[in-house]
Amino acid sequence: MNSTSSRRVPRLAREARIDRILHLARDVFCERGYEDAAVADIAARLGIVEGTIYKYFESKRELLLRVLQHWYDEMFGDYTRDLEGISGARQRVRYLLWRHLRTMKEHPALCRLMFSEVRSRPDYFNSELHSMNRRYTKLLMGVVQEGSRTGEFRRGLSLPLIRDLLFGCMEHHAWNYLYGHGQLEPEQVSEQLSGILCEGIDARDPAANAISRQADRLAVLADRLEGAVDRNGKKRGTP
Amino acid sequence: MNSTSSRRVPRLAREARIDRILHLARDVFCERGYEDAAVADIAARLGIVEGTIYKYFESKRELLLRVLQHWYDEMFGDYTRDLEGISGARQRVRYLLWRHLRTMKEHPALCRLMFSEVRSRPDYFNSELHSMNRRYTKLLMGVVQEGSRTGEFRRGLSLPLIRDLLFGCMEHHAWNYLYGHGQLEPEQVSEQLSGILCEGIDARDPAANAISRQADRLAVLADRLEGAVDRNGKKRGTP
Amino acid sequence: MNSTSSRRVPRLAREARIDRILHLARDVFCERGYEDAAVADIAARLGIVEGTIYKYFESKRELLLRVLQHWYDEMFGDYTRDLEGISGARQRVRYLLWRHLRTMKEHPALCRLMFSEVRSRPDYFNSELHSMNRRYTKLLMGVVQEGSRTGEFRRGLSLPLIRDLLFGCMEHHAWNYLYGHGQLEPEQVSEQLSGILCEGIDARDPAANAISRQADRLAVLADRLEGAVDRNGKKRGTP
Amino acid sequence: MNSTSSRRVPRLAREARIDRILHLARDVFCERGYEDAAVADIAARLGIVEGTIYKYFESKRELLLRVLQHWYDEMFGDYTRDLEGISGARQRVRYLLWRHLRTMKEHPALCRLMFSEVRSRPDYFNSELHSMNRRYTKLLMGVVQEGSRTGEFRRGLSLPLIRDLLFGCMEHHAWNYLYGHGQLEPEQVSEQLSGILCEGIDARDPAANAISRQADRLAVLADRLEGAVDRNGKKRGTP
DNA sequence: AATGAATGAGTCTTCATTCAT
DNA sequence: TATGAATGAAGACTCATTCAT
Repeated sequence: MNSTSSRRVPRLAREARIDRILHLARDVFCERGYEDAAVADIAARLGIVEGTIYKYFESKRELLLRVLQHWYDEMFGDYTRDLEGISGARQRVRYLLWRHLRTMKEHPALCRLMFSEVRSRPDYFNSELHSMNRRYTKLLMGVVQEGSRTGEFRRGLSLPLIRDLLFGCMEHHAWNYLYGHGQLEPEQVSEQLSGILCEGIDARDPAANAISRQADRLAVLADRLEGAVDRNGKKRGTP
Repeated sequence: MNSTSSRRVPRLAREARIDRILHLARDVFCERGYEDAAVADIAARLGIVEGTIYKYFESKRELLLRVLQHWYDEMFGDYTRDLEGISGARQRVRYLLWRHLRTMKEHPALCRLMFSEVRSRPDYFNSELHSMNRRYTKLLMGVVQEGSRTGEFRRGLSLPLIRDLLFGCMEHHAWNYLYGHGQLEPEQVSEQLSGILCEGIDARDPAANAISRQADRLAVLADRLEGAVDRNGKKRGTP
Repeated sequence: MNSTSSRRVPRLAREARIDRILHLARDVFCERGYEDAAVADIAARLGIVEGTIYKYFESKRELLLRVLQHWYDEMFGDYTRDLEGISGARQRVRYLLWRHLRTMKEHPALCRLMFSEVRSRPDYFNSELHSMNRRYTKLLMGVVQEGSRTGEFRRGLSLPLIRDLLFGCMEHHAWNYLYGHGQLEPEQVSEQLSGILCEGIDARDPAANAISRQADRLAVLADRLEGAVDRNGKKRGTP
Repeated sequence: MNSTSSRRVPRLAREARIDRILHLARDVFCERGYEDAAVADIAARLGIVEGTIYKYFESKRELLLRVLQHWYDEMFGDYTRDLEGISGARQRVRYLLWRHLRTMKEHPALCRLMFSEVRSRPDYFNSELHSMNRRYTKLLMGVVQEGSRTGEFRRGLSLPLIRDLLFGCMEHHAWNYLYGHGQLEPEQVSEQLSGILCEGIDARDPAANAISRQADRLAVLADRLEGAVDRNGKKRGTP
């Protein structure tokens, strides 16, 4: 009993301490950036000594990576569940874009760390964070693929290219917000972007002239209906 | 004549010196990256002293920026002329994408400098390099706009979004080549990307688009009709 | 006992280290002057690395200031006690002058640091050293003030001016010793200076001086009385 | 003729150029201090090249010294003549003190250069500037000596000590004005200082005390008289 | 498990001064 | 006489990381 509890307690203490370090390290990294954040700063904020941090993390860089992993973990949660409530591949794509943009808007400092400090260093590839990122982007690719399978999107699409297109576009778009003084409007951008994307990859056969004629009939019909509805409303409302 | 030219020598010498510094600095930066390239390394390769470099460049960072400007200058040349030989907005877009991708393929180290060291630092905005980059991306936006004007592309497109989409996509796509061990195939990617883009923004298929738009109108009308019916029912039911 | 002391060791070690740095830094500064003393020199003499010094002192300049503070602390000790053994304000003044001159004679290098490197830099004002210096000069001003109170010195003296006079004179006098090749004789100078201070250089004997001053007052009073009489006469004459 | 003029013109040009350099160098030194003033700054302001300055001055330091010599030359002019118009050794002393204080008040930057950069460096002794300074302080010593000879001041005074006392006092007094934010009042200080110098601070003199008491009685009397006269005048004037 | 003292490598930048033209 | 290109030495400071206690 004694040995068991004495083994467990430190365990918990260890994880609690790691959590605490991750938490405050995140604050410091966000406030000052990676380079300008000294390990001593983080230790000071924790009320401990630099050496102690190295008991839990191999290096400053590992700490940064773990901080960002922690953040990814937090975010992932609801994605899958949320998607279940949305029908239609296009709507799902739009939702995922919107979520991504919103995240960048809410966590600019963490995104800056990700973009400037992590992603462009050679150790990023083969890192756990890279895997997480791949899982994350696969969510969206999965939706596109599913859309492709159900016939809502074309077949034979290059999923990686679409991933690059969407995430690249969002990142480029957010750049001015993250590093300059620009604004970021998740709703508008996700709408426009998914619009451009889908109108391009939409599977509806473009060559159907017969449909075109039907479209014309529908247009006429729509016009008449519109007129009818309008007149109807006015006459009843006037007297 | 002799005396005239001998007066000019220092002027030429100065610019020649600057050119030479830019040239070798570029090599060193590309080989070792910005941080790991010591100013002393560059000077040593030139066979001069560090101090001399500071006669021509304010700081190591200014040197980096100037190296990249120099590179931009080199690249710009033929774009406009080449475009004149290509007809059709879509072909022109595809060409510009291909050029951009090819440049990244040919100059990965310079691109890494641009992406990792320059673009995410606060001094980039309001730098000459930033202006050059804007001029560069405007080339492509101009082509799209022109296509929009001639009816080849839709009207009312968000040019900035399309810019972000194209350059963001290409950059994301090149990432694995620049920082990992991936390949980069300018021909394929430019083809696919312009395909996705155009099928999305391409105005040639009035039929499907028209149906789509009319369907949207009908949906709205249906909503209104439904509402009217409901209200009608309620009113009649009330008395 | 052992464990207790072993816990205290770091604390003692820290202060011992600081003391040791201050000690050797003082030597190096004195030998080579502030500018010519490299932090690396000091570290080398301590058998440690430059970085270690920066664990204890913010900057080279702070180190200099602390060295001089340390010196001030050493000096202050006996002043007050010694003064108690001396009766008479004039004798006390003479003693303090002598002490000051003797200190300059014994520590010319530290005085040079004080005069050349510290006192004329903007960060001196509002430094701890400045406060210490003020406390130090106040000792002498206190003696003069006390003499003024007991009637040994005049009333209404400008204490700051006397401070400037005494310390300024001693410093100027020591200049040639500190920066040239002159001699410095604390006994003679303190005697002469306190003499001039107390009695002035006027040829009239001191008693006559006092009378002279009173005569001046009387003259002023006479003027005022004269004026009063005149005004009195005019007013009466007007109507 | 030709040879003569060709010799003279450059001569004049040379001196004019030297004057111009001295003039602008003075400005730059005053604005930025010696260390922070780069030779390039001075050259730039002159519209010439650094190298040219070295055609006229051995070193930056010589330039500084020459600037200050130039200033001394300007100041010396009127002293002797002005003194002739003042009678009495004490008044002359007071005048010289006042002039010195006024000069410090008017040229704080040049004084700072003198005090901080020049006087405490080993090359100052044996410099021309040092000689000029000695000539300058001898003016005052001469006045004291003359006063001593005519019986206005005591005999057997230590002239160097009095020099140190007066200049040291003035310098110390001006310190807060030169390096801090204090004020400097030449009139008051010269008056007080010459007073203390001549009469000392000693109060011992029983006879004077008796007179002092009488003076106090007279003062009270004068006050009462003045008050009476004033009231008298007002009352008569009112109706 | 925590301390905290020590390490030690690494680099940009400045500027008075020289000298060939 | 002036240019202006080149020199070259010199040094404070930071901080991630280690290790004995």
